[in-house]
Amino acid sequence: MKSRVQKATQSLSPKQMEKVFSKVAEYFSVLSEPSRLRIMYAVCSGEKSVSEVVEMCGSSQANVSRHLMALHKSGILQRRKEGVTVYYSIADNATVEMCQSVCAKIAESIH
Amino acid sequence: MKSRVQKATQSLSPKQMEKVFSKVAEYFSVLSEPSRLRIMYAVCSGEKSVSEVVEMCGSSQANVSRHLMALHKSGILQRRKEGVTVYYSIADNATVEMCQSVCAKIAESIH
DNA sequence: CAAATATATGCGTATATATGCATATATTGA
DNA sequence: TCAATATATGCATATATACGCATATATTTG
Repeated sequence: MKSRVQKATQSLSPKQMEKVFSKVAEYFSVLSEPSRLRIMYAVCSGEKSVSEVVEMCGSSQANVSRHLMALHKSGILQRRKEGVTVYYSIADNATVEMCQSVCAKIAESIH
Repeated sequence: MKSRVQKATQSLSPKQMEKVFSKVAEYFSVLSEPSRLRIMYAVCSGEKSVSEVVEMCGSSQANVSRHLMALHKSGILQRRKEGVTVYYSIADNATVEMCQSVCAKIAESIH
C-alpha cells in the first residue's frame, strides 16, 4: 500500500522532484520568521487592517506591510481593499492549523 | 471552547510568546532548505549511513554530514554510530508526516 | 486641487547560512 | 604503528533576506 506522498511523487522525474523540494522549502521559509508568525497570530483572531496589525505587533508599518504581502502572495492570507484601507484575513486554514499545532506543542514545552 | 493553541498560549507572557514564535520559526527554518528536504526524503525510506545519503543525494560529503547533523540536533533524525559509520533514521514521525503531506499537496499540483 | 491618511516599495545595510575546500578526528585492519 | 576509510568541522565566500529610512502611490475629505 502506497502513501499519499508516494502516489504523488512516484511518477515525477528527478527534475520535477527538485522542483517539489524547492517549492516545499519556499513554503516552509514563509513560516520561518518570528515576525511573520506574530503577524499571522494577530490575523488569526479575525480580519485586520495593516495599521491594526502594526498596532498589535509593534513592528514598523513598512515591515508589517511587506510581511502581510508575502503571506498573501504565498496564499496563506486573503487581501481585501476598502477605500484606502487594506484588510487581511486567513485564506489557507490548513496552514494556519498546522502552525497552531506546532505552536501549541512548543508552547506546552515552555510551561 | 478554547483551541489547543489558546490553552497553551493564554498563560504565557509577551516575552514567552516571543520565545515561542522564535522557536517555531527555528523549527520551520530547518525544513526550509531543498537540500535538507532531499536528505530527509532519502532517510524516509529507511535508516541510512552518511555515505549512502551522499550517494543518493549527490551533494558533497561535508554538506550532507552538516545537514544530517542539523536534522539530528533539531530532533527530527536519530543518530547511531556503529564503528566508523554513522546511521541516521527518523526520530520525529509527526514532523516527517507533516512534511510528507505538504510535499504530496505540492507534488499533486505539478501533475 | 490641496492636505491628510493608509499602504506599498526602492534602496542600502546588517545578518544568517549554504556551500566548497581543506583538514581534523575516529575507527578498523594489516 | 601506519594506512585506509567514514565522518565532522574550521574557514572563506556567495547569496538571501529582514529591517530601517525615505518616499511613492492611492484614496478620501475639505
